[in-house]
Amino acid sequence: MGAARRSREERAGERTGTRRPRWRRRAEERPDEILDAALAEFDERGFDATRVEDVAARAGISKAGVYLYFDSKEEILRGLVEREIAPVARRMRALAEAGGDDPVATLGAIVAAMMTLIENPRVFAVPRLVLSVSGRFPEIGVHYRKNVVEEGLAAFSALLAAGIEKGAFRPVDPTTAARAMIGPILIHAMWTHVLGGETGDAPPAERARAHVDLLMRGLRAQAA
Amino acid sequence: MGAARRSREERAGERTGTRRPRWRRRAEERPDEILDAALAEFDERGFDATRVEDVAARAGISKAGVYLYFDSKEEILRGLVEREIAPVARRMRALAEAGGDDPVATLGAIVAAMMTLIENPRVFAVPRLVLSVSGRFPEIGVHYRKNVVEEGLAAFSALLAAGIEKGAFRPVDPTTAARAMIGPILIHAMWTHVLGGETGDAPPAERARAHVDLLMRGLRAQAA
Amino acid sequence: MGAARRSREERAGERTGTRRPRWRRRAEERPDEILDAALAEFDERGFDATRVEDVAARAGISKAGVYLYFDSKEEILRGLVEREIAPVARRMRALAEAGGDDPVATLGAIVAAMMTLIENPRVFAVPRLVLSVSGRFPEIGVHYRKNVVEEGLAAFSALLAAGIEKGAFRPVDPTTAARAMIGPILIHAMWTHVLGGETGDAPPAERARAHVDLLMRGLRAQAA
Amino acid sequence: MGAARRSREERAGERTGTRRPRWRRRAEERPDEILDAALAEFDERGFDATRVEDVAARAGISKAGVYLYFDSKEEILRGLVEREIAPVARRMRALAEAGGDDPVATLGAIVAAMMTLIENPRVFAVPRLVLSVSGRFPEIGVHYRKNVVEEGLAAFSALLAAGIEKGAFRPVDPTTAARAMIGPILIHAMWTHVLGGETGDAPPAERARAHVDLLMRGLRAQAA
DNA sequence: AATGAATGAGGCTTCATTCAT
DNA sequence: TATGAATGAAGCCTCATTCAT
Repeated sequence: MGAARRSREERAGERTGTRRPRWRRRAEERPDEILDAALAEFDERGFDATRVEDVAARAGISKAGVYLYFDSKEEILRGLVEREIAPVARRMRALAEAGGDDPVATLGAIVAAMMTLIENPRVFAVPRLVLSVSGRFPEIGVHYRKNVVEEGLAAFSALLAAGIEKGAFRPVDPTTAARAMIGPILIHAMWTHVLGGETGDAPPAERARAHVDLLMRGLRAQAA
Repeated sequence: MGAARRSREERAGERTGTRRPRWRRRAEERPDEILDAALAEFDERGFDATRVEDVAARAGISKAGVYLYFDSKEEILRGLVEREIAPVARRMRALAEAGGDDPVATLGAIVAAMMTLIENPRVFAVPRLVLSVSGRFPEIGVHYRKNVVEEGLAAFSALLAAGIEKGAFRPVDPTTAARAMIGPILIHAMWTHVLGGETGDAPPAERARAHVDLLMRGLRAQAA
Repeated sequence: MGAARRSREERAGERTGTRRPRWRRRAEERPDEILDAALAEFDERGFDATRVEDVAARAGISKAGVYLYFDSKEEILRGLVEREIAPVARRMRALAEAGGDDPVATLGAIVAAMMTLIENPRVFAVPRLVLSVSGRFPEIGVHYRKNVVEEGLAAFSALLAAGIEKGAFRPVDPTTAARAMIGPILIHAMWTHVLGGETGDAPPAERARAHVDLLMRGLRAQAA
Repeated sequence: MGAARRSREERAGERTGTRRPRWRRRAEERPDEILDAALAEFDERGFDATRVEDVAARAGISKAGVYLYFDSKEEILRGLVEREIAPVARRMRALAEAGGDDPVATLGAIVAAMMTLIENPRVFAVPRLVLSVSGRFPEIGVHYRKNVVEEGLAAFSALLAAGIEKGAFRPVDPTTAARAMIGPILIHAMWTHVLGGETGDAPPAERARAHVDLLMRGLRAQAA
């Protein structure tokens, strides 16, 4: 029905040109606004300790307003995870095909990108949230694993396999290698975002270089 | 509560020869039993979603009984983290001195031990719990970081530094290397315990070997 | 959507020449449609448990639309009772004058008619509703009593009094007799409509005959 | 578990004699106190319009206290109906065996008793409540029908059948006759309690006499 | 030491009603 | 006239915590 409504409005939009009443526009944006607010609040306080009212306030609407778009607090959580996971999953799947000519460079670039990306608290908030609620909502954990973690591992594995085939890497177990690449990145993110570690650390780019450097030595067909 | 406990201890002093009813014996074990119950419940449902009553029931006492030993639900959490962290921290500090003659073998042994240990859900429950509550109780996160994570990293670093000095390892950044060693272990633990990943994986010993093997190639002074 | 429909209606207006948009026609019917919907919903769930939205949906309009015709949910109830009571009250008053030549036959016919009529759930819905809300809106109960019950009793009493005067009935207390006539009818209606009694019973006509037969024996001046 | 608890307390009671702590006594009475309060409130305002808080206040405990004994507002309703119906059902079943030597007198006595009894608002409150909630909780209606109405009709029928066999009554249809006896009683009760009819009526005893008198004339084998 | 009973505070959710369009 | 959006005001229920015994 949401779909039906939207399409009706879209047709109306085409007819009259551009003008659409303000509140109708809001209605379309509301769910996203609510999810934005929810992500921020859940990240700050955790799912349980966050009151629907907190989310509503942050989204700039009334408590009851939230229930115009979501059936329950739990649905907000599910909707949020869903929304946040989708693009990441897509990116992960894209990664698998990204294997350019130079596997070493590609892997390095990816690791560096991830390290920088995950530095962003907003980005790390989702895995953090998923981790914290997966005990009570196991499907959420599974959903994340299937769509993000497994896809990510698969992408790395593919990249590694390609590199191995090209003779750029030694014939290592791709899964082991993938975990070796990603693990330290996550560790550092948790260190920073979760455990309050002061970043007396080197900047991400540099850390990435050191990390990749170390790994590559173990991976490359020809030890330097 | 403090008072109550003290009087128990005083009377315990009279132990020799005097009556000591059975339930008084229990009282000494109670706090630990409660913490055991709390760990299990917190791990299953998370701190917020666990009711004091759940903990009490699992500990085999009444809801009110819990308050004879802990002032609040939050105190249970703190007590639990405290209790669980202490021995781990001690072990971590011991690790730092463990550097035997063969750094390569030592490191490998440690990694294998960790990988096996963390397979145990009871062991992983604590970091999982800390992670999930650190948002609301930052000191807990900090406490864990300082006593476990930093100590652990320090131990690894020391081991690595020793190895480098002995010429067993290339002169890599110890912190980077330490993260490279530990990260994948945690990743796999989360995969298993948190995200419901089926362990179609190799057994920990084997995984540890592959992991260490890969890493060592990057670390050793002389590529095999 | 309002826009879309209006244009359709305007076109309809063009059809007949004079501009009386179709929706104005509808507007005249709306209150009745709403009351119809309300009666059905109130009967199913009761007044309190029925949401204005339920009524609106059943009437085929929006929630807000209801408020164009009624000031509040309570007004719907009052309007409904008013509307439903009026014709019944009229009929009851007409009854009082109906006393034909044969009081026995008249009374019998009336009882049979009531028994059949009240079989209709739609008909029984009103007294059922009145009963259920009279606790909170006593005036509604009083209104019903004065306009339906008392009028009905009066009509019966008049009929009986006429019969007595004509020597057709023994000189019984008219009120007692009236209650004796009506009571069993209502009992059976409740049995059927309210308490979910399966109608393994005889059909209304037959039941009416047995009922009247029994009563008449007690009423007639000359026992058969 | 309630049973277990009670028996433990009973045993304790036997041991020490009579003294039982006040609050423990209360705990046993609480459910009944709550149901009493609920009956009064439900009768005044109706089930939906009554807040759990109203019931709690009337029972002299806190809102939360109610939930120590009942799982939900709905459970209070069910518990109430259950409790109120049981003794009535028992009495109804007893009635069936009550047929003494003089069926005429017995029936008359019973009708008179019912008429007086139902005068009591507390007594009428239950059928009134059942009627008002049966739309939303059909099982409650059915429960009442099976245990009270059907049993009552059966009892009357048995009495009538016995009277017929003894030659005291004409061979009428027992169900019809039973309805003829009970219907007017209920009608009057509703008139009084529900519709706010002023009791300008004769006192119940007198009304009963008139009612029975009328009916008996229709029932007796020998018309006077 | 131990617990059954009790409650205040608070969170989630619903709904009659209003408003802008 | 008509409605989608929005909300204030409850109401139900839960739970950490206290108390009397």
